[in-house]
Amino acid sequence: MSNYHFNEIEAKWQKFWAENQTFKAENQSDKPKYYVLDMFPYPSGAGLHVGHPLGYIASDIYARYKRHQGFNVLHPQGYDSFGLPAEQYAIQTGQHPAKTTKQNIRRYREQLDKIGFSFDWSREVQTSDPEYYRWTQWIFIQLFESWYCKQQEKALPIAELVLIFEKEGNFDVNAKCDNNQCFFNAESWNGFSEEKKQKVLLNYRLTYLAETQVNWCPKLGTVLANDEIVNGVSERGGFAVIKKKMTQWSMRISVFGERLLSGLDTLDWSESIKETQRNWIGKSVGATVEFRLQHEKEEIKKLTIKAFTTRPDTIFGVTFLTLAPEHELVAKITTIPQRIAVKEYVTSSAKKSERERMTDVKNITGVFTGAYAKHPLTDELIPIWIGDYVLAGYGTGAVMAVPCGDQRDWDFARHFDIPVINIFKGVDISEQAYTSKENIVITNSDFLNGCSYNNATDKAIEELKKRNLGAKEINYRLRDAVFSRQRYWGEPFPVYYKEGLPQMIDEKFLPIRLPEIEKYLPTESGEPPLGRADSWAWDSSKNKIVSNKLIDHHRIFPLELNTMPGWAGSSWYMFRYMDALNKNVFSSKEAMDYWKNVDLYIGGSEHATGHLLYSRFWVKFLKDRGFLSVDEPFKKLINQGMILGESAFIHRIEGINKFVSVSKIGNLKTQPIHADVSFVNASNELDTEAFKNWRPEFKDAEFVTEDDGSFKVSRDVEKMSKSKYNVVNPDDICEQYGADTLRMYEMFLGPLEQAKPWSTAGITGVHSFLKKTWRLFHSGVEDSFFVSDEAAPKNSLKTLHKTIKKVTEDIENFSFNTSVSTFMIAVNELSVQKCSSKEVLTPLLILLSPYAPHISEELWSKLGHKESISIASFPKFEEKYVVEDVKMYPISFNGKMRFTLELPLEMSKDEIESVVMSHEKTIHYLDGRPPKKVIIVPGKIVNIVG
RNA sequence: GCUGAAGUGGUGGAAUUGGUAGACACGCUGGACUUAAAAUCCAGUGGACAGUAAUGUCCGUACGGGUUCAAGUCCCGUCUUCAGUACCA
Repeated sequence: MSNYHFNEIEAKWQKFWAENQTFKAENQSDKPKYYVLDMFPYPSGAGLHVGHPLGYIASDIYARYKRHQGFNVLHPQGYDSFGLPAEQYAIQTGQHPAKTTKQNIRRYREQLDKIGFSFDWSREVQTSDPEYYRWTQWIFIQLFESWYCKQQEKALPIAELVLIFEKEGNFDVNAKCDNNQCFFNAESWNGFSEEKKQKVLLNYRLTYLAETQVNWCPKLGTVLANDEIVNGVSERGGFAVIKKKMTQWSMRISVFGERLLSGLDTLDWSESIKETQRNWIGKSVGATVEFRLQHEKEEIKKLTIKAFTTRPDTIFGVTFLTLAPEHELVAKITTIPQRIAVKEYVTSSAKKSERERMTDVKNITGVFTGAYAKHPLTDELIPIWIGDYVLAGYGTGAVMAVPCGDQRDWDFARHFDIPVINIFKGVDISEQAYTSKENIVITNSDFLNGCSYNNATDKAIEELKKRNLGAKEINYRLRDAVFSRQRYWGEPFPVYYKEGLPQMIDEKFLPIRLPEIEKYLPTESGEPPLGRADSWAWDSSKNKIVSNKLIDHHRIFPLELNTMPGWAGSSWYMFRYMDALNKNVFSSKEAMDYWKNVDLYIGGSEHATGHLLYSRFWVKFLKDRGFLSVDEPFKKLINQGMILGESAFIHRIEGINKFVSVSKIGNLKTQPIHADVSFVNASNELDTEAFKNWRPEFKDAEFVTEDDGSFKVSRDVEKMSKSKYNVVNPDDICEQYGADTLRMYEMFLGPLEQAKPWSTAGITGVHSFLKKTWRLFHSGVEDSFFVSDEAAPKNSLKTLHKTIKKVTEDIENFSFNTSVSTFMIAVNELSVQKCSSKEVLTPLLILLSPYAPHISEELWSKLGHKESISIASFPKFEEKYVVEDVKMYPISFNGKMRFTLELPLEMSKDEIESVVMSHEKTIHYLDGRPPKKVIIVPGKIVNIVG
């Protein structure tokens, strides 16, 4: 007796794989390499639900497939273990995040192991492990020690920049750096104090400390990067975010804007993710225009307001300027009568949260500064306004307003009665602005009259350049990323402060470990949690961390109190896997030269502008500095769709502890309450006893049932989450049906990239397929293992090769759902054919093993193999077994007679010809005359035009 | 508002470059086995009409047009849904 005992089989083989290190990848091999990576999980306290493994199953199928094909496959896994939830939990319970993180990781590992992934766990990484984050800190130091040279389009060591400064000052340095730079020659550089030099260099470094407008989230007590804010609220928790000026570490990602943009063209990613990144980078080509100020004070007359525009062709349509309320010149230029109004406006817009600003979009607000600027080409005076439709963070924070050509300028002008000049010939702008660039003829514009958009743009820029009041400019939306977090559970910066200036700790003293603290909250004086650490100062003579009571500012200095953001550790982990145990470098050159970059990366699309952009940035930087040899981290990207939960709702009559089954609700006033989905079966019937025992308040609940006595709930699709009681644990599925069923069912659910609700309804179909497969290898009478050595009948070989072809194509296209169907068809056909031939069953088993590794491995060993099935080579499709019968359809009698011949793809040219010839007679018979012309479309359809 | 993706039975979803729409699975119906249930196996299952029946005819891929011998697939227009994004000058 030998039934399919999946639990035993799976436990047995998981143990075997672990003991034999079956999936350990070697860093040296004659085989070609292939690197399959999943986005590593954050180990949350809730554990895995059935949605998490979806991508891992897909990548595992692909990894196993590639191993069968003879590739040396790197398929590692690890944990992104720094993050907010562990810290929030620590605040509530006082438990050290390291402790809860460790527990969560153990639980994740147990759950992952049960699904039978072919991960190489010998390379596991954890971003919160000091042996890992020492290298995150090391990369930070390298960024600090680098600047970006525009000429070479490359990051270079800052020491080289210092040499240039010492020799010739900064006049000829073409660096990407902060805008408000002053120039100096070698002499003045050499005369600068050390402090001044460091301040100047901060403007060039790729990570720098600066006072900037940041997104401050008071509820989380930390600043956030732009990608961590969704719809004006924090991504985590959904709390309000306001703009605030703070001194923070920033990453000069903006200097890589162009390369991050052009690099996208080389990547095999979905168009939508590429488009999202393009929008995020937001390149726009235009010009800067400078407006001199007209003012009673001489010193202000010397100043200019710079505005960025994409429409230099409309320069003669400018009737006012608008500055962002935060613009630095606002206070200087405002005239005395306007002061109160301006001040009020500036403070009120500073108080607005991002959210309020966004909902206020339609309200036109602004105030006149009282000041005027001179038009650069006509010298006419134009009023300067401030308005919060102008963003401080984009362009120069100033807009040259052209009401006739921009809807927002038009609205603003109309609202405040500012004159409008129409510079478009034959266009009516009385109702709205004319924003198109196509087919326009410029008028009312002096030397631009009669020009098209292109012409006018070129001419206008030329003229501005001549007057030294403007130039062509490319502007990016991409901002430098704020890198400090006022949090505990993150990488400490390897930084201490000497006279207020940041100093790097020498890399040989890394890692700088997180200090112990008692409470995970900001200090009473508002410092980040690290301010609570008693020993958090750097003794520069002993090169170690000492008590901060000793700080003397001569040799014992305060350490940085902020920590790094979540994306620091995840921006480079794909390279650590290549050489995870290396103690000397973040990853050895040999390992990185061998594995290069990730061939296939699978993960959710929610990281489109965060992780996926930041890691591209770090890789480009590390490449520039010669630390690695590739330009992009992830060659191919697949975004698996989210698996949603099917929440169950039980309806309570308002005010009383009585529940109504769905069809009995009628006009009753009821309130839907989430019921745990584990109490509900596939036909939406609630286990009322289980529900009563769920919580004390339901103990005495009464139920109004259906006529048949059952109690039904309603269903709704929502995101899977603990709070919605719709979480399905993969462990339960493994227990009941086995990991192989879970794996195949998750794939069968639908296309990989599509979001879909989890429903256990169809799982029996997949499960019984596996049982059928098992039976195929067992004789009917005694039900014992049996395969024959006899040659396979032709029809079974045909079934096999059809399956090989389809499954191979499906894996290559990531259409895993259809290949499950293909397997089902194959097993049904072979059952009908009563095929027991080894010749067919062995290749079928190999074919199946990426999807259902445990059952395949068990049957494989029963066939007498000692080695794991994973080393068997993937069966190859053989054409000769799939030649189908040729079918022929008369299509229509429409003056001419046409026939369609269906021919198998695999037929050779000779065969096709013979088929066509053999069908000529039929054509002759129906048509009454021989065919005149034969059109052959190879492998597909043959049109015979008579 | 803009950008992107998509609309196919009762349900999830198949359908290479246009070529027998609805594969496969769930569900449902009927049958076999069983004292019975579960499990398992077998058959049927888009709709309408005709026929005792085998079968045949017509209609069907959001809606309206178009191209083609042939359209779920290509083109134009409309509607709907989902996702992303949001004053970007």
